[in-house]
Order: sequence, then C-alpha cells, then structure tokens
Amino acid sequence: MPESRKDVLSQMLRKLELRATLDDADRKALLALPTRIQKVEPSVYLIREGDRPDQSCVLVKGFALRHKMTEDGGRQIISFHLDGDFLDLEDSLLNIADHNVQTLTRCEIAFIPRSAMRELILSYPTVGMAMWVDTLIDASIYREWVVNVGKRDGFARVAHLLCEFGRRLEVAGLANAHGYDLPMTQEQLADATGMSLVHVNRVLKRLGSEQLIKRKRKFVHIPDWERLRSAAGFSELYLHLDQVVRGHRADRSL
Amino acid sequence: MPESRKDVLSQMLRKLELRATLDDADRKALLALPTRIQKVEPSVYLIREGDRPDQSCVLVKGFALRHKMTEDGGRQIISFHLDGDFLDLEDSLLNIADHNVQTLTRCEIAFIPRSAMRELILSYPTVGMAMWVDTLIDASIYREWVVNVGKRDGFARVAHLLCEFGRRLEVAGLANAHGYDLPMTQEQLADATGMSLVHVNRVLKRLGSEQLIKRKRKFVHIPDWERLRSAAGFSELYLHLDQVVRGHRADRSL
DNA sequence: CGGCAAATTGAGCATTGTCAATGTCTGTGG
DNA sequence: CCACAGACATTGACAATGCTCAATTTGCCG
Repeated sequence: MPESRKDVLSQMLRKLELRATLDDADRKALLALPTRIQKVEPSVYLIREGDRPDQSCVLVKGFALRHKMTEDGGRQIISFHLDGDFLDLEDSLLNIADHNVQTLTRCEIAFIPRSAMRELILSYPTVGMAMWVDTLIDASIYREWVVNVGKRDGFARVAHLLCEFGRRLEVAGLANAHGYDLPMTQEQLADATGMSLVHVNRVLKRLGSEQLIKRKRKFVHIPDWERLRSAAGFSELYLHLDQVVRGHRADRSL
Repeated sequence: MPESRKDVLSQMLRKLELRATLDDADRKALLALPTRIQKVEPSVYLIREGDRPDQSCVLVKGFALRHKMTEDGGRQIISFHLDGDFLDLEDSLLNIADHNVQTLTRCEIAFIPRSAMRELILSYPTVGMAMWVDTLIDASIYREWVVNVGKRDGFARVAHLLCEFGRRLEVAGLANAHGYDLPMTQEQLADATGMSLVHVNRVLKRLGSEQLIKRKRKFVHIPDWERLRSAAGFSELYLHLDQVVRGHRADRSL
C-alpha cells in the first residue's frame, strides 16, 4: 500500500508546479531526489525541538501537527498539516529545529536528505523559489493563528479553525460540499486554540445548538458555510489559494 | 542624514552574509539592486492587506510592525521590526499581501522593485537562500507568538515580549547591558499580546513591583535578566541567533 | 499655561479555567 | 455475543483571570 517513490515525487512536483513555472530540467532534478518512504504510527515525533535534522520530510498521506511546549508543561499546537504538505522545509535551512512535529493519524512520510535538498535548491533556483513560496504560505497561516488566538473569543476561535480546516481539506480533495472528518480530539482542538478542553466542548455544543455545525462521529457537517464563515470572521485570503489552486495565475509577474 | 544607497545595500549585504556564504558575484549582484531610499513618518502604512505590491521594502532605520484587523475592528500586532529587517520579502513571492505593515517610529525605508528582487533570487540562488532563511526566522517568531498569546497568562506574556525585544535589540546593537528604550505605547503592547490596555498597564506595574523591570520614561531597565527570563519562560532558540550572529557557523553543512 | 496623548486607577462583570464526576463509544478477549 | 477497559466527550459548580467603562493623573509640546 505504501506509494512508490515515483508517485510521491510526482505529488511533490504537482504541488510545486502550482507555485512557480518549472522547466524540464527542474522537473527532472526534482524527480531524481533520493527519497525514502515510510509508514508512521499516530502520535510519533518526526522532529523534536532542539534536533539538528539531517533529513527533510514530506507528508505523503495523513495528518500531522506542529507544537511547542511551554516551561510549565503546556502545549500549544501551531499548525496542522495534511496530504502533500512539506513538514520541515525550514529545517533544510535552519540549523536547529525550534518546535516539534508529530503525526496526528497514521501517516506515510517521505524522507529526503538535507544535503540533497540544499543542492537542489542551489542548483535549481526555480524549484527553490517554489519551495520558498510554500514556507511563506505556512508563515501566513501562523500569522492568522496569532490573530485567532490573540483577538477572537472562544466561539469565533473554534469556528475559525473549522473554517480553515474545511477550506484546506476541500482544496486537497478531502472534504465534500457538506463537511469533512475532523481528525482530532477536543483536547487537540483545545491545544490549537489556546482554550481549555472543557470550554472547547461547550463551544462545540453551542456551535451545534446555533445550527452552525452538526456533528456525527468525527464528521462535521456545515449546513450553511456563509453563517459559519461570518461567525468566525474567516477570510481565506491568508491561505493564498491563488498560489495553490491550479489555474489561478500562480505566477503572474515572472 | 538619509543614508546613501550604497550604505543601505552594504547593510543588507552584511546581514545576508550571516545567513549563507556569498561569493563575489553574489555580492556584486546584490549591490547593484536598484534602490530608492525614503524617510517615512510614524504610523504610515507601507503595505496594506489586499495590496499587490510592486516593490519590496527594507527597514533601514527605525521601528515598524505588522498587524491584521479582525472583522469586528480589533487589531492584532503580529511582529515588530527594527533596523536592517526585511519588511516584505514575502510580497516578492506571494501575489497579494495578507496583512498590513506600518511604521511605528519615523523610519528610513529602502524600496526595491519586485521584478529586480525576483531576478536576483533566480539568478543568484545563494542570495535567494539567504533571504529565504530570513523569512524562515520570521516564521519561527510567529510560531513563538502563537505560543505566547495562546498559552501564557498576561504576566508571562508581557514579560516574554520584553525578553524578545531586549534580545533582538541587543543583537542589533540598540540596547545596552541594563535595558533599552521601548518604542511603543501600552496600547500597542496590548495589541501585540492580545490583552486589554488596562490589563497591560497592571501587568507592567506588577513587573515593576516585583523588581523584574524598572521603567523610566520609555526606558526599560532589567536588573536581573535571569529572573525576567524565568518569569517569561523565554528561551531564545526560536530567534535562531546562531544564524544571525557572526561567527556562529551560520552555514554549517554546505 | 492649554491641549493632548498616554498612563493609571477603581469598580463591577463576563468569559474562560479548574476540579471532579459521569456518560458514551470502540476495540479486545473470552 | 457480551463484558470490560480505556479513551474521549459531556456536564455541573465554583473560582479567577482579564475585560469594560469611566474617571483621573501625568508628561509632553508648543
């Protein structure tokens, strides 16, 4: 069942082609990357704060998350990742990992040696630029999370996370028009929103009672996207989908 | 008093040389960038959310900040910037600005056409990589801000911001061993920490009464760095100073 | 000295956290 | 197929952190 090395690199290529205009040499170099693919169980650490990783990893299939621990033992989730996301491009260029990356569900991960990544980036600058764009979009999402956690109340905060998740899953083809499977517990939701588990639970109940969502098992049904969006104050600009979705002039000016 | 174009590009060069090993061609290309330098008053917008900027800007001197507004009129400050920081490298590669950048104090800003930046990045990949590292460090700071706002209480939150500011000013040569001038109002501190103005004021008072800081005008005196650090739960790993401070093997493995 | 922006302070209140108990679902072994 | 364990979800009661409103004071600049 694990996808072949070729499939995985094709997936990467497809993603990067949305971010910059690659030529044949770029494509060939990318497809030649040495890659090891491996299945990983849920809750496994891929990178730990303080590590000096010698390989980069790409999330082929499944869900993963970034988090940091505070000195007093609290955990803050920084972002979630899904099929096709690069998990630590930053660690190809930064020397020491400043946060943890952990699988959320069972995942397939592709590992690429750090040295190969750096050679690719330096020899094929367009590929590097496409990857750079990827990390810039991640950064944009972090910025929105600062806003989410800093300025919105619990209700809007959870709603916003549900919106972000929905939109990203949709783009990845992992959601249907009515909703999606939320692959995380309320405790993880709490760690992502900076709220207590109990409060998350109450907010979810209120989201249900106000008909903004309907939950059935893991599945979150969204009967009226516009109402949820409005409750969340969600605007998808920060996801930079014009540089993610094919056909939206991903690389206008060059 | 405005620095010359050559001075400004030298400042950029010095900074980027800490992030990657540049050769003569790289240096020459960088110094040849078309650059317009301009003084800008406090509180002026350099970039607005929704803009499609056609130039990149670098903060030569002064303080600036990034922020986003929520639908209900709240403002969240995302980061602060000081002498030598790139203010919108992201906008050289992303099509639409997802947040605002505004001067905090009177500033000197260097403007560089977006097209020139992109040509430089593609023709001199090592320069591009150095700039990429810069944006990765920004992203790391955003991650820490998510943690700060999401997981720390008001007291630690303000203390942490003071630590970050102190350390960054020190590296930039803008602080002395005892403290520094904090170039912002309590309202801006509130917008950066996701707290109310009143609460920031009370926290500052408590930081004073517990001898963690002493304020005199804008100056913040820190009598015992370790005590403040500990109250904040501050760890400077996320600033990636090993890739900022000269002589710390900024580019180990290549 | 007047005029403002910024900083302080007090009082009352709301959102959200903590603690602790209970309910529900799922998978496993007999 | 049932019983049970463990993880997850839900709920109630109470406490506390932090917010809002509103009034004052202080410092700065002409």
